[in-house]
Amino acid sequence: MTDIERLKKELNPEQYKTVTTIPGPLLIIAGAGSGKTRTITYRMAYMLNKGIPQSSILALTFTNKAAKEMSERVKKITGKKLINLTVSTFHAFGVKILREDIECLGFRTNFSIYDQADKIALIKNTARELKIDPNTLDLYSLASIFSLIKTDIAKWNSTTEVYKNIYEEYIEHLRIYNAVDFDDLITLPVKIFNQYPDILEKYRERYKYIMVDEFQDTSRVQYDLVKLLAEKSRNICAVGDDDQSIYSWRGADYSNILQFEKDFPEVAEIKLEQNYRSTGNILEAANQLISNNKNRKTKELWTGIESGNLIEIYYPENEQKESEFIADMISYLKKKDNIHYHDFGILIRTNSLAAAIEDALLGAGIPYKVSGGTSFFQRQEVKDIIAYLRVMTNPEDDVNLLRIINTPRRGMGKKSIEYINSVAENKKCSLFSAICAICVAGDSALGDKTKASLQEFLNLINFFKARFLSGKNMAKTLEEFVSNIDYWGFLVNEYQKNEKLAKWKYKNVQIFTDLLARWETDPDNIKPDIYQYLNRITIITRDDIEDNEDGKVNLMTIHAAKGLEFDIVFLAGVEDTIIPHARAIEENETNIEEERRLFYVAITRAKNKLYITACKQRRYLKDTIEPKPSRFLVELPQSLLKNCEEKSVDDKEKLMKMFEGINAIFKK
DNA sequence: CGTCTCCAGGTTTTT
DNA sequence: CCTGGAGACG
Repeated sequence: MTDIERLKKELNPEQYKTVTTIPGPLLIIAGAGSGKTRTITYRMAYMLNKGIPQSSILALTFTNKAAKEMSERVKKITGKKLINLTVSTFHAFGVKILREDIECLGFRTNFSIYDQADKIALIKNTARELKIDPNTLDLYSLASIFSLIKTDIAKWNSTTEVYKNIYEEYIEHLRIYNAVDFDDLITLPVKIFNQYPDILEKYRERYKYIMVDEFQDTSRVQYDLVKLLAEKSRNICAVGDDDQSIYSWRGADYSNILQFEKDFPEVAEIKLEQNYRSTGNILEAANQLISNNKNRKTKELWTGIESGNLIEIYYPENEQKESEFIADMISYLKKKDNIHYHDFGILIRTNSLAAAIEDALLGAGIPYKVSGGTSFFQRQEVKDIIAYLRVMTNPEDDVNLLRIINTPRRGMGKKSIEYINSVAENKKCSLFSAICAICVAGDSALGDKTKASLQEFLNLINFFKARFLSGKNMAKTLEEFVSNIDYWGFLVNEYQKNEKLAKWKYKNVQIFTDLLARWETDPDNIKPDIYQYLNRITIITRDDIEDNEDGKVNLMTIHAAKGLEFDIVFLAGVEDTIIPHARAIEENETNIEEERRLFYVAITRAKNKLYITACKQRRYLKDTIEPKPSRFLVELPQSLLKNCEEKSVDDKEKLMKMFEGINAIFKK
């Protein structure tokens, strides 16, 4: 059978067309469960088989997980080694460009990347320097204003204007610290491309075929980046679904789809509307729900799969009962239908809902994994260690230096730090240089003890710096380093009343070391160095490091579940104020459509069975609230729902369990 | 001057 | 519930 024949057999006509439409711009509107990933991986394989070199292909995805999955699938289909194929997230791609070409903007290639926490810390320090009391500022919203400004989504207005000087100072600090924030990972490459046509040309020559997945979630700047690259070759394939746009709060703008049609008028458009994932009932409910959104490209998903089960809705007393219900139901279904743990997905709107559910799963002895939440690399203990590495690789990095200057405690209090700061300001140099200067000059403003302590700190950094930069045995070096600073002793001391916590934190540090070891010995890793590693880990989330551990129930936010599917899905906390989220609506009434899309994404993750729970009572911070069931429940076709009283379920379940017990006895 | 202890306040989603 | 800041001790 020829390749073409095989493709025709394995794909539906639209998918086939998608795979084989190679030169020129292509827009694919791919509904939930329409075999999107499969189709685009086939498309890449098809390109490779046609003789397009790996190095000419750039595939941009939304998460590292998706990137990994995509390249693995392509590898499997083609059976080729994929050394030169670029499949990455926008941010990782941005890092790649900056590592190569950031110098033209006045940064050095050993730049640090600041995540949200670093960014907030920097804004705070900046405000302090400007003699503005950080306590009077909402740093969190300031951070988001800065993002909007930087990515050109918003302009300064009468309310935000007052922060302009902090913003400008913030930008200046980044430059001085040789650091970039997440937004820079996209905006700086665009800046380079606009200012240096020869560099742009280089990338255009390199990446002649571009694919963008989750196109509805690209931001304006991300689109600009892609457009700049693709304008000449015009071989660009964008795949998206406006109904699944759930990241507008992060600058995603699904009107990019319209813009794309304008910028590439010769575009071919294909709609993938057959759903291969969900039962008829689930799909119908999803279709019905999303039809309430006014702002969408019309599209009707259909499925050949039978109607299947009704969607079951439960109203537990409180979040504890809810969690127990989920745990019990999982145990029950696992036994009854022999469903694997990894075929269950528990989806939640906010991370805070995870705690109660984790408790119940733990109590029931159900193995689970949580994705999302604070990334492993954002945990303080891990960040501490990373901060040391950052300072060693980039001494200008004041934010990270401040993080470690007194961690573990070495007698550097507020006063000493203030003094170092003043020296740095006078000399117009980094804190690190200021410390060097103080030590060399034998500065008398500080006590001998403090000075000795600073000197020791410098020695420590310099000693290990050389070893890390050599790029050899980094994990081993790190292990030594951690024991050298006696981080364990530090933790024990910090958490005297909670030894368990200290142990857990230390464990994370060890895991971090192990990860480094694994990374540096990975044969696929051509040239491992500490810079690369540091860049990598700031733009990675926790799921990316956990291998696909099978045999575990998946607990995650709806956002994190995008692109995934589960046999059985539990949707917990389906209450007004949670989904739709009170804050989202508060912010802007029109956000309701995005909340609805979020709910839509959640529903369409389910293949066979969907359980929805809405608590009658819920603890929120200190008090107990009585939420109403989500308004979205009313939008679902009532004929597809089965409203279940929690009590009767409990009883039913107990009965079932009893039956099983009896059966088991008989079988013996 | 640094560290420890206690108390108030705060969380939507994430690269 | 956990973090971070302000005030008391050593």
